[in-house]
Amino acid sequence: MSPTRAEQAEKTRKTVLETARRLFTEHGFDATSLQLIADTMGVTKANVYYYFRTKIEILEALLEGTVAALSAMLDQAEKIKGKQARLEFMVDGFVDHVVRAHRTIAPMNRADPIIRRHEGISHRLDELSERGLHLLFGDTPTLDQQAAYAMLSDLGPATRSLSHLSDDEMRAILRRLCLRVARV
Amino acid sequence: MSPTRAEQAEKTRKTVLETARRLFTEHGFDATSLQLIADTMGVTKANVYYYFRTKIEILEALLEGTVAALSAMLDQAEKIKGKQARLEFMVDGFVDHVVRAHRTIAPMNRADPIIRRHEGISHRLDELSERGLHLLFGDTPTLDQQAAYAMLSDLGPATRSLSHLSDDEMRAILRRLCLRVARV
DNA sequence: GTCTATATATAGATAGAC
DNA sequence: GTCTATCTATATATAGAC
Repeated sequence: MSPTRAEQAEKTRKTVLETARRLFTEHGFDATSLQLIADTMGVTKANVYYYFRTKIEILEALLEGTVAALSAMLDQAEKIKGKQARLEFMVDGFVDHVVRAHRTIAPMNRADPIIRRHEGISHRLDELSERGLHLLFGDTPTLDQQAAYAMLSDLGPATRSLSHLSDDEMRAILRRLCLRVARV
Repeated sequence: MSPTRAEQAEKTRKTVLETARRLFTEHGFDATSLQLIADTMGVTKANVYYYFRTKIEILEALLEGTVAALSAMLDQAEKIKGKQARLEFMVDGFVDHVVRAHRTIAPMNRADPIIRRHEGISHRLDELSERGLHLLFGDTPTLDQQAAYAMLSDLGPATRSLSHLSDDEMRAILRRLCLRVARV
């Protein structure tokens, strides 16, 4: 049974996203050409353009997924009423996100110029941040709490230093680190 | 008195570095063309090439300065024998670095692909990290200490969240945050 | 030391055949 | 749905005049 056209389309589209995700994270957005993406997955540039009209559309599609996942995590957190329980749940969420991101490699580095340059994406990430901050520290968080939250939600630096560990070891260490940061 | 050729050379060279520093941090290395650097400082591309043979040589020159400054800070720290005093000195050093970097804008983001791609620079930054880690936590730091150190030495995320504050306010908040992180 | 002009490569993106 | 061929813009970098 050869795949229908629709099936084939879905498959190729997915492959573009997976390949781009890997390459964007490895080389950065700007340094990743469509030629490289196409070559890596064994098709032509024109084929990639059949699925995404611009390069940035690929990035947007990828970030959509990331934002949705974190947003869902915050939805769950909102249902938890205990202060300490909610903190621990959110810490687990952030840790889990970064551990996954580090292996499967998701592009969501707030420091990346391409992200800062992109108004739409920047805006959505800021909203997400705001929401998480209030969920964790209430309506009027102190400056110390704001700084702590920024660290919690961007564990990239710490994660890089632990890249030789297993996922579980990484999680345990990051968790302790986060709880210390949040004790404010 | 018109400047001598040597004076003029020094001045132009400096301007290239300053301009590039600003633009690299704002747009990222890859997204900053030599044309943009030249236009911004009001000279031609060819003139910039007279001082730096490649674009990456400009980045190297900039990072040289950053590494030297942090290295000097660690030299000072080494002379301090008290554990707590040394910790506080180093925290002040990191905080000061990132506060300055945030205003005058120094390009030293370990997460930036261009930095990871560049073997020479990566190596020097790793050495610096190693040295600081041992200075702070002794010869055999635990994994928790390693993760804490990574956070201390990359305060970018927290700094971005405080960008609306004055330097002094920023310093005070980051300092408290760091001391909490280091209490391990 | 700075300029104009140019070489060369590669980027993002499109047209049209199969 | 995927390809070949091509357009257009811009990148890094160099040659040679002033």
